[in-house]
Amino acid sequence: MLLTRLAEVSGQVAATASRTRKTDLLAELFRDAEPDDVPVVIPYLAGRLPQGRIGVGWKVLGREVPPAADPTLTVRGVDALLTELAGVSGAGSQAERARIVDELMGAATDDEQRFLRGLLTGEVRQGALDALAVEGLARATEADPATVRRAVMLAGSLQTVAQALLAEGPGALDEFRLTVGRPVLPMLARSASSVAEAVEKLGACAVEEKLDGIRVQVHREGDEVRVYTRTLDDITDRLPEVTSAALELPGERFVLDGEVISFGPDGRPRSFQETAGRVGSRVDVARAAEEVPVSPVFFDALSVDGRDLLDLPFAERHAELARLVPEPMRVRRALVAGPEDTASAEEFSAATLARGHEGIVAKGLDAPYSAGRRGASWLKVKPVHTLDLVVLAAEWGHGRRTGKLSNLHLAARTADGGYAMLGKTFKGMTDVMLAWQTERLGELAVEEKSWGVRVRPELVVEIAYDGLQRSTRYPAGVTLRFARVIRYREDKRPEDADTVEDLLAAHPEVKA
DNA sequence: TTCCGACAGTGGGGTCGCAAT
DNA sequence: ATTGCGACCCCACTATCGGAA
Repeated sequence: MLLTRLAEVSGQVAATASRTRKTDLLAELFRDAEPDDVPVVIPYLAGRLPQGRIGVGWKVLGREVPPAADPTLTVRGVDALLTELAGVSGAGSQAERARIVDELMGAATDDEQRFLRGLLTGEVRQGALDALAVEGLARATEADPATVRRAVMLAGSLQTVAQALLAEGPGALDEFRLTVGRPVLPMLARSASSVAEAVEKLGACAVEEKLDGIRVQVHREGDEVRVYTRTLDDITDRLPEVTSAALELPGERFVLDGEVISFGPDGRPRSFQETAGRVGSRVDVARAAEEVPVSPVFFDALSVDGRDLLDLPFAERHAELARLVPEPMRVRRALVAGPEDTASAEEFSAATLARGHEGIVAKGLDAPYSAGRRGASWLKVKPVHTLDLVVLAAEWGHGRRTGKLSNLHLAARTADGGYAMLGKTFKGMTDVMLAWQTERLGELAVEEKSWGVRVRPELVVEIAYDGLQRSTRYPAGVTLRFARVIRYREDKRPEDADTVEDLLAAHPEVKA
């Protein structure tokens, strides 16, 4: 199959807002693909590379290369070149990568270049990723969409399922069962604004502590242990403590879901930054493990002794977990009878926060493990803080925000009467707010830049955030975590905005 | 007819590791 | 030694489509 066909379909998919139309277009393309094209076409149309990320970003792709006049590139040819690209490393590799990219781009037409750039930067933006590719695949092969979706979640990979499905037909889907050693997409939680709301929605539930670390799925088969992240990357080699912990458990075969976190000498959880830094260390793992040891803390069991537990109610899965995993290696929890018992849930939440954790997750006792879904049966609740901050600048948006001032530079007042930038946010804005702030900030502009505008520090905006973290980027030495706009405060003057001093006083645990 | 679940899009900060400077 | 870049952790929120109620 020619690459131009992919680029064309991708353009058509991007041009329509209708999901059924997108699905139809994808299905048609999948039907036309030759069997050997499939392992490439499927991920390309889902906006991904079969090789994963390959060390090519906007810097290399930004170079201008004259496009070819006629489309000659094939899908498989491109894939072969990218496989070569992914294998390049060592001194001079950047130049070599750039050479290969230029060769590829030089052979591509204008449309193909656009498509390839999107693909390589992971910004396909055609309004169809994995989920719609699954729908299209189901349509193309006349398989049941729900069964295909489930197979993808259990395989942890759309490609694998697509290949089997196109080669063998819908019968192949039965092969995709939970298997020890093959990671499954993890179940995710939705947000709730309060403990009361979560308990109200769920009724009888378990309220568990939410640890601020790295999500892990741990597989053990005899002496073999594998540890996977939320995106199913294998990080076993970086976490020897997790392997030892899994080997000490009284079971030979299991799959557990949990969080990896580091506790300090005082027994309190270390900051997310410290835990994440440790988990990210690959070179001298032994030293990293000595300085920042981590512990696995589990909250669910997906498989025990070869029994698939996914479809069991959470209460039963947890009973299996409790049989296998001793107390300190399990998340703390409280059982709540229902809304009439909200006070005890709130009490548990307060105690969890006092121990230095992030918040709680309330979980329905009847719910199965919905791999890969952000189901309504897991509700997380974290404390939210707010500040009144001053807008110093705004950046031009991209995509659907093109032409609108989007990303705000936020600052608090300093003791000397100036402003200290604390971070940026583009979150929480409605289309109406985007239009309004583009207009208003335009009036306040004192300097036009290619990236946006600097403005007179007059506009006050109310910001919600999850907490403070240390920063080397910003002058106060701290930055806001997950800042988002609540509303503009035109009733406030910049001198009414919060100060850096107040902010630091409100978060004594963070040292600037 | 209205409601709501699922998706995609729009980017945020930090850290690590590698290659280039 | 320092800097720039890419990958990958954590993540909130809005708009929209289309099936469910």
